[in-house]
Order: sequence, then structure tokens, then C-alpha cells
Amino acid sequence: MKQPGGGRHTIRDVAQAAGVSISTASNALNGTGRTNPETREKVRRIADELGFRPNALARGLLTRRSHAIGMLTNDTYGRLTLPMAAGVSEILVDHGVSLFLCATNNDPRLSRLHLEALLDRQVDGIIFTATRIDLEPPPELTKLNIPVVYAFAQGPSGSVSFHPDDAQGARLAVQHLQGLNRSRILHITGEQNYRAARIRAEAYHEIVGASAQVMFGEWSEEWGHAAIERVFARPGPRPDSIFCGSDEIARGVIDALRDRDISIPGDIAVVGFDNWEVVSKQTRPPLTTIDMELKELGHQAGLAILGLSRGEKLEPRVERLPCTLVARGSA
Amino acid sequence: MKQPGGGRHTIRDVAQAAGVSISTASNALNGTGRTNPETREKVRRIADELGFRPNALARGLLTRRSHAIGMLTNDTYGRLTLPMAAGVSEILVDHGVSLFLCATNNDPRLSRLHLEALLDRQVDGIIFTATRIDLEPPPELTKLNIPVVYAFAQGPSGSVSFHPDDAQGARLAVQHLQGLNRSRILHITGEQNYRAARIRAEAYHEIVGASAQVMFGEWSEEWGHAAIERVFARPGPRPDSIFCGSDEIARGVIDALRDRDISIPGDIAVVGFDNWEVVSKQTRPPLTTIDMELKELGHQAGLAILGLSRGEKLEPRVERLPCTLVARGSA
DNA sequence: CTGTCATGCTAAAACCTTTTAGCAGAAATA
DNA sequence: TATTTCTGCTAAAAGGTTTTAGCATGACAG
Repeated sequence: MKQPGGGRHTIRDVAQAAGVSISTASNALNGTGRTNPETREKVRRIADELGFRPNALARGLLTRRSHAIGMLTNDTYGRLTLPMAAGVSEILVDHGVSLFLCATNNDPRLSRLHLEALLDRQVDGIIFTATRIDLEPPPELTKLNIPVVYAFAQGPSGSVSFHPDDAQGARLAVQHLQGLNRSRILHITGEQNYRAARIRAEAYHEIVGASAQVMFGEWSEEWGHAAIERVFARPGPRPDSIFCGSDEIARGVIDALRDRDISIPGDIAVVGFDNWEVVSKQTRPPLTTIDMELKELGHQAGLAILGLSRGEKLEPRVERLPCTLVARGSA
Repeated sequence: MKQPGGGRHTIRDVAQAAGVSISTASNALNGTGRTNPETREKVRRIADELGFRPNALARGLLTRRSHAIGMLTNDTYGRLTLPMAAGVSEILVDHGVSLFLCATNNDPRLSRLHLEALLDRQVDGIIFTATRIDLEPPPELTKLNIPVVYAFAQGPSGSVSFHPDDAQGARLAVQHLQGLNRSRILHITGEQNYRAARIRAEAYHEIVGASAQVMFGEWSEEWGHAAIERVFARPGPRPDSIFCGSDEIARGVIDALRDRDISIPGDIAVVGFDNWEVVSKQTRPPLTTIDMELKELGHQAGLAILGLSRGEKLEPRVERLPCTLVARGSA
């Protein structure tokens, strides 16, 4: 039933087969204009039989809406970007919108290349994501005359951005430990120049008060080890619980504690941050941790860009989405 | 300098500003037709000044090449799919081709939805990827009249597909252990109904010969633990080295061996499979493992689909790309 | 019987680009 | 001088869709 040209049926074919004009066919299919119900049904039936699907390029050219949006991501597909991308895509697909994925790999040249390609393709909007929360998005983005949404990344003032609520997540963790009657809560986290690390540490500090003690380091399992070593090397009372800045750090911490035959959570309870299942489900005992709900964050970003691309006005804001606590064995 | 319509400059604007016709402008910019060098330079200069970039939709409509390709992926962005996607994208971007990422999540409805969207957008080709190597690709794919390439997934006969060379990877691992004078090599791997697991086990068997011993199980750290437990529970000689089917399994194995105060690699050498750095760099000692070169696999798939989309004929084949061994501390 | 209006349809323009065919004028050839 | 060839350009068509303006037809009101 395909055309000899190897291509697909066009609306011409539908119109011809139905014995109407192209415009009537278009109107019938889209429910626009005035059409006799009978004609409409007939056209639709025939379009169905022919397997007609409109050419998105032609449609986009005319309507100036490509029904595609671009996602510019910073890192080579880290574990943070991806659940978000899945969330975004999940929302878009049901609205007939497709997703261009552009990995910029932190390379400005690639960044520009991808951005230009997206503009050439008349994308309806762009989602900018960065793993390193403190990295500034490329300034070109702000001058665009298509909507931009920032996810997990700091947008310029006047923009819409979505973040996990790091402070609330930290409070969740600490309060969970306090609920277990722990009072000497230590916080072992990643690099201080990460905004997320600072926000979490601050929230922790506010709740715990004077006894607060923060150890900044790296976002690695190794640092978890090293930190425990340091804690046990010095005199004074031991913590009865540890709030870790990432699951990887928590894994290092737990392994180091096990090496010292400390019982978890009996002697020391441990809470992580990320709910990266490949880590958190594999520690012994399994890790109680904070989930940043990245997929939901993707949903929100997707909905936002969808609305903006339709011309809806969204008030500029930094939306902080609540984290949840996933209780497993370690606390 | 932008048009009042909020849009971008069109080739009209360029032609007008240069005082030539649209066709001359097009010819000058694309180097087609016969153009006076002077005119050509002038047009190009003006296009540059105006920041003109051709509308990809209009161009695609006419040339019937959208310069976009779709990547249909099975899983919600697992660690296998993503390095490949990065590799694909890396190749494409330099040819001005963009990548639609479609996560089908193993849902046939989503699969169809994404596929239709891709066809509507006139993509120049599709790359199909599946994490579970034994999953059949949707049969719709075979009837398409645009090129399809399979990566990490079994294509139907007559198709082009790319895989890591599992057999060669397994041989690499075993021969490395033999080079360390290990003779009692045990193979702990994942589910037997994975083709990759069977291929690797077979290659291992061929080299090791009579002393071969394969333990199939799950692709998890836990199974690594359990397997070691089982090995140490039974009588008879212990292995002097273990070839694991994945880094996660290897991690479980190493942890279990450490718990028993077995020295690694002194008493038992361990080799993994995947080179998933977040695991392999964090074991103690760091894991010697097989890298499947997924990014390179992505490169190859990208080049293949690019060629096919240009009308080049590629002979149908299953290409197996060599794995490499990454030596760290564990063997 | 004339004028107004609603209905159902269509022709044509528009979106932006590439490409084909062809037109003048100049230069080269016969 | 008359013809051909080359050069540099342009008008127009094409690609597939949506949308605007308008055309008959028939119903209805005055």
C-alpha cells in the first residue's frame, strides 16, 4: 500500500481516496473548520486504512512548533542525569513530543554545536541539566527566544529551575536518626564547593545544634573509609550515628565500620543520600538513605517546558522538590 | 537584528541584504551551481553577519533527510546503554546529525509510540539497543524502509549488529590468570539464559579444559557472596583464581574473600567483567577487569547508521568488537 | 421575489529551503 | 559574421502540511 517512491502516504493520497480536497481532508483529520460529520468520518476511516501519518517536518515548518525539545546535559550520562531524562521523556511522549539528547561532556565547543543544532531544528524548548550543581550554564542560553528550564542546575535570575530540596532531605535524615534516639550525629559529606553539600550541611547544623560536626571530603567510597579511620584515630566520644552525603560515602563508611566490628545500626546507625540502588541495596546491612526523586524532578521539568512551549507564562522560581527517606537496615 | 516575528533570519533576508536572488544565495552558501567567487564571498559574509542558519525542518522536508536518527533503548538508562549512547552521539554530532533518545522501558505501547514518532519525524535511521541481549527486537523494525542497526542486541538475519566479543573477552581474562600461573580457575557468572553468559562460559571452558567449573547465578553482588560461601562450604581443593561474569559479582566475591581473610591476589586472584568504574575502582584491592569498550561500540554503530542513511550498502553481519583488559590490583 | 445567513466545501497562500530549467550577455569558435 | 559555448544569475517548482478567504448551495426572513 506504500507509494512507489518508497515513502509514505501523504494527505494528498487521503484526500484523493476520499474524493475531497486537501483542505477538507486536513480539516476532517484535525477537527478544524466546518466539516460534515459524514465526510469527517469517511476521511478518517480512509486515513486509517492507508496508515496515513502526517509529516512532522512539514507540519512543524508551518506551525512553527517542532514538537521536539532538547536536553542539554553536562556529564557523560551520569547516574543523576539519567533518571531525570527518563522522567522528562515519560511526560513528553504522551504529548507527542520527542526528546533530543545532547551530551556536552563539559566541552564548550560541543555545547555550542549541540545548541545550534537544536535551534536549527526549531525545538520548542530546552532543558538544561548539570551534574555539578555549581557549574554556570552557558550564557548563550539566557538570550534564546525559546523557553529554557533548568533541572538540577542553577538558572540565571528570572528563570525556572528545579532542584531536589537538599535541606529538607538532610532534615529527614537527621530527624530519622534522632527518632532512633541518637544524639551524637556525625555528618560525613563530599566537596565543600558543591552547593548541595553546603546546603545539606547547613540544614544538619541547624537541627543538631552545638554537637554538630561536619567532615567535608570527596564524593567517593574511599573518603568514607578515610573519614572513619580519622574518627577512630582521635580521642573523645564516638558518634552513635552518621549521616553521609552520598551512598558511595556511606558504603565506605559501612565497610570501614564492619572492619572494626562495629555493629550497624546497633552501635552506629548510618544514613546515606541518593538512593542509588546499586550501592544502597548492596551494603551490609542495606542502606537507609534519602531519595531525591529524580524521576519526579524530570516529570516536573517536562511539564514546565511543555507549558512554556505552549506559551503559558510560568512565574520564575527555584522549585525545590521534596526528598523521601527509604528505610532499609542501616538506620 | 532579529526579525520582528520573534524568529530568526531566513535565506530571504540574506538574499535581500546581498542584493541577489534566493537561489543565488542558496547556491553561494552551499557551494552548488555556478557562482561568481566574489558574489559567493559576499553572500557568505552577510549570512555570517546576520547569523543566518538554515531551517532544518524546511531543508529536511525538501531533501528527505532529516539529519536525525533515533535510538530506541530497552531499559531505563542502564549503565550499558549509556556509554554507548554517548559514543553514538559523539560520532553523529560532527556530521550535523542529532539523536532522539527513546526509552521504551520494555513497554510495547511505548515502543510503538516512540517508533511512530520517529517515523513521523522522518529520521534517517534507527539504532536499536537492548540490555537483555536475548530480548527479541520488535518485529515492526524489520519491515521499516529506513536503515536499522542493532547494538548490544541480536538483530534478525540480514541485519547489521554490533556486540562486544564476549568470547575474546573471556579468553583475555582467563589467559591473564594463566599468565599469573593460576591453574585452578573458577568461573562465577550470571544467569544462564543470558546469551553473553553462555558465550563467556563456553570460551572459558575451551581454554581451561577439564578443570573448568562454572557457577551460574544472578548478576548481583549478593550472588558473589553466596557463591563463595558455597565454595568454602564444600570439601576439596580451593580455586587459586576466580573469573567473574560481572564487576558486581566480583565485588561480592572480593568482599566475601576478605571476610575470610583470604589475600587477594596472593591466595586467590580475581578478574571481573564490565569495567564499571564505580564498582571496579572501589573494591579492595581495585578490580582487574574486562572492558567491553561500549563507547567504541557506540562509535561503530553510529558510523554504520550514518553510512546506511547515506545509501551506502553495508553487508549484513554480526560484528564483534574486541574487549580489553584493565589491570588493577586484584589479579 | 429579494436579501441574508449558515453550511460544506475548495483554491491558494504560506512556511523555508533546494534544485531544475532557462535566460541574457560575453567570449570563443567556425 | 554567424554560431556555439560558457558564465553568472534568476524564476519557479517542489516538498507536505495548515490556514485563510471565498464560492456555491440551499434555507430562511422580510
